[in-house]
Amino acid sequence: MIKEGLLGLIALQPMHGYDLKTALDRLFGRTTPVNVGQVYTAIAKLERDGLVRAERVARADRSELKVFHLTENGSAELQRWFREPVEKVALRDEFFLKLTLARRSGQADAGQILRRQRAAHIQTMQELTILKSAETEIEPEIVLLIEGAILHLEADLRWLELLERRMLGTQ
Amino acid sequence: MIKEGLLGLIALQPMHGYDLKTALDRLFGRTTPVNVGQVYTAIAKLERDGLVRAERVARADRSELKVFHLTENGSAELQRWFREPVEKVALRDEFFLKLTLARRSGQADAGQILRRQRAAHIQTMQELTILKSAETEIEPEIVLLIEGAILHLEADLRWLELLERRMLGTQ
DNA sequence: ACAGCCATGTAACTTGTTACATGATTTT
DNA sequence: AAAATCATGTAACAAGTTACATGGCTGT
Repeated sequence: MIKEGLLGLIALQPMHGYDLKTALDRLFGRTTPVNVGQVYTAIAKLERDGLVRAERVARADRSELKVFHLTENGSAELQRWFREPVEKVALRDEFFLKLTLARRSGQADAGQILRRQRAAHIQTMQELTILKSAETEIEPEIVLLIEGAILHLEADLRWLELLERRMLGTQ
Repeated sequence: MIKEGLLGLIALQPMHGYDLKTALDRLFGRTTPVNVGQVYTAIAKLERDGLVRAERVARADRSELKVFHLTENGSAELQRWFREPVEKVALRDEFFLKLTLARRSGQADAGQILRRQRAAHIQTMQELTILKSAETEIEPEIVLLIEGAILHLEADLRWLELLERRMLGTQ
């Protein structure tokens, strides 16, 4: 995901590594900043794969910046990424695994695990709601990101209810 | 997640690597089987960290099995995993990134990206619904896993509507 | 005889994480 | 003078993917 983000940012405008890091963080509302190192390693891979090319640009003081721009292949790869939908349905859920194993092993109280998960979700939702109204801190677009997270948490809460009724109800 | 699953399975009963692989696959309904190799490397790490211990067990034919059982530390680690809720809110969504970059760069039609994602989700939901009714293929518990995935997809569809109205509506 | 499962791994690679190193410039 | 930011990285590690290697046993 980082690599594609970098490609997209470079498509907006050629940039150097540090710029890319801050731009990417801004895109995500600076709530979960990327490690700088990861940006440099990701760009290195993009360069290795011929998707971006570096240009050394001199600055006023005689230092240099490595400014990256897209190659043809990079542009094509970005287009491919834009075209294909995001795939995220893995039928391998950690909470389901935890609940099932707790129930079968009897090593932990499945009901308690479920209630703790619900409490954690509710708290996260409250934190997100607070973050959402901190309008001075975040750009307006980030509100949409937060609302997405809230919608997903709500869905997970509904699922927890289902699990409670159908997995723990008839015990 | 694999490591914790293995710990939990070993807590049910000491098992060897191949057994663990098939048991883990059964837990997830054999829809997304784990690669065997990953199971062996994961167990190797659990053993290295002193969470499981191997015991060589002779079989009828003079071959041997490596049967793993939990150590004290392994049991404690499993308890810790049972206790702590699953954390999964990263405010870094790939679709949001894609849509934002498409819109800003003008290199792709954001509306089309959104419609494609919606279509993909709807198709996945249909596939999941079919899978859910294939009762001979799957264990009843797996239905819950599938319904969870459907709930999450529904939430994502609602979010897509939000994005359409609020990010693309006023263009 | 051959396919397929049982059983245990190794190798190469991708993505992501945290922490550290180094030096210049800018702000407080 | 010290702290923060700009700028470019390296190292070590974790988790997961796909593919391959090797050998025995089992069912058709």
